[in-house]
Amino acid sequence: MVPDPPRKCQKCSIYSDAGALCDHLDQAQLETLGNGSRTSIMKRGNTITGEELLIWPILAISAGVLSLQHLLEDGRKTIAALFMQGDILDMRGVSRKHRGHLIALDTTHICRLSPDAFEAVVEQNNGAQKVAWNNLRSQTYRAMDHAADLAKKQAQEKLASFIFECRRRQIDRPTDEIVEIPIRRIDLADYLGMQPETVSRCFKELESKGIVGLRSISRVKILNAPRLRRIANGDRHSENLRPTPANKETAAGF
Amino acid sequence: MVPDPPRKCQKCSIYSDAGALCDHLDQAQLETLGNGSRTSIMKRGNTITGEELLIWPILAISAGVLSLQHLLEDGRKTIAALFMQGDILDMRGVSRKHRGHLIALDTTHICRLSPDAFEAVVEQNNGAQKVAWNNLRSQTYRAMDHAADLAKKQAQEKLASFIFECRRRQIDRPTDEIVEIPIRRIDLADYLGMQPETVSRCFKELESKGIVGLRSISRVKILNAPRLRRIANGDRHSENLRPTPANKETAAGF
DNA sequence: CGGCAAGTTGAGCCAGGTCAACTCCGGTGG
DNA sequence: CCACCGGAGTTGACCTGGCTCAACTTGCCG
Repeated sequence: MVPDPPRKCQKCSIYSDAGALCDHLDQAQLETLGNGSRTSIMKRGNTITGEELLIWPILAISAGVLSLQHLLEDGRKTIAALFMQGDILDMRGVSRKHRGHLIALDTTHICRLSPDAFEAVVEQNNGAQKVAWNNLRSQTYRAMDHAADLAKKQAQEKLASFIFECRRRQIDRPTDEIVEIPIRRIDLADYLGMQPETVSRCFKELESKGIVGLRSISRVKILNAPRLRRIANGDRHSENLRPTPANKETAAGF
Repeated sequence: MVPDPPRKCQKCSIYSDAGALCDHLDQAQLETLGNGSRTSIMKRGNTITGEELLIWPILAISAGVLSLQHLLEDGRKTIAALFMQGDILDMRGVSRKHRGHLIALDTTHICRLSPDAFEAVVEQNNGAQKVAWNNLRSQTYRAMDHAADLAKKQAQEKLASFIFECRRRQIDRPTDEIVEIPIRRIDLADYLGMQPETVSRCFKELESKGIVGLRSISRVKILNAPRLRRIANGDRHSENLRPTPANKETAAGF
């Protein structure tokens, strides 16, 4: 007699969404993982402490946004990465080495997994292994893309890039022209390595050029996707950045 | 009768170094992976083309430095990540989506692995699976740390951080005070999101303060590790940055 | 030894950081 | 229901770190 999956799992997006880890497990494996796991809900500003990470170094996000924050000694703050639905964090062995703090940016549902159970399940189940591997892989490429964004792009270009990143990551309509910005301006600034003031100015400028429309503080409508794309890709020669007569001519020349 | 491991593997660091992937395989698995692999040597500037990546999307670095470069439309270049000995790249499914170019920064030895053989070996051999997983994991955290470096740090702080990153990654003496900078200034600038001129000025400034000594263009001796550490951690209040009388007093106050 | 790319040095300038003042908005309590 | 509060967001004015451009030096490779 195979027991039902733990009740807490039945409503979880990681269990029910196609492509997510738990979706690939059979009843027994789900039971193993379920018994070795604890779901919890974090509110904005809540932190996962170092001691918690020692006991529960592996966790999956089923809703909300979790951030990895680095604090410089003089108070400057950066958000090194954003984790969302379906992401699996494996912090085994990194808690002590000051790799940053995990802080929720809004109400976030997480599932802490027992390392042993996780390892066992991944070893047994190739489907689950692939899901975990691909998730980690996309985290890696996302982090590298993000690093590339931060390195040489100007403020407006970083913002344009971020709008597309948000669109790509929204589960329901990843190609829609309405994009939800799931985090506050302040956090956005820390993620993009800029100041909240600059974020504000850049949004306004994109809006004034008719490239995006701000439906509310957290809803952006993309009005001119190709142009936004060009900005995100750093095409300063087209008439994208500050609309001076000079570079309008340059643009015409190409 | 078990065949010998392919001859090409016998000298490869991924085969012989403890902790590397092939080190965990038995003879038969090594044979599988070896038959489905091609070693090659890239010279500085060589690129792995999109077509190559379609056929050989998985590769391991056994020596040298490989870079993932993003090119903005107006010519700005960024190095999103550096790959070195022991790193495994899994580019399955990412070649088409313009995720950047893989370019060697010096003479680089790579081993292209058959995706099928790799997958089979990882499914069979838990040790190999763990090595691959942990390698990908450290790539992820490295990329995130790098993003954090780029976001809010000043030029000098980024450089200090990079010196420590180089020290951590050198295989032989990861805690030595002599650090090899494995890439050219130009590439370093692209990796840290700054201009070669700025890199040069920052090196000079660190040297003039007696924090590092430049033995040659690619060899740095750390003379004052704690102070370099403080700079890397963004401690602007200590007397680290530009040595004005004003912040010397501030430093004394703490 | 010559040629060329990499690296360095100097001078000027601008994108975005900083600081301060103000508005907006959601929550709370009388 | 409204007055109040505090943090988030915006706007404006000013300042500076690092980018830009140009000239020069160094060092590698044939």
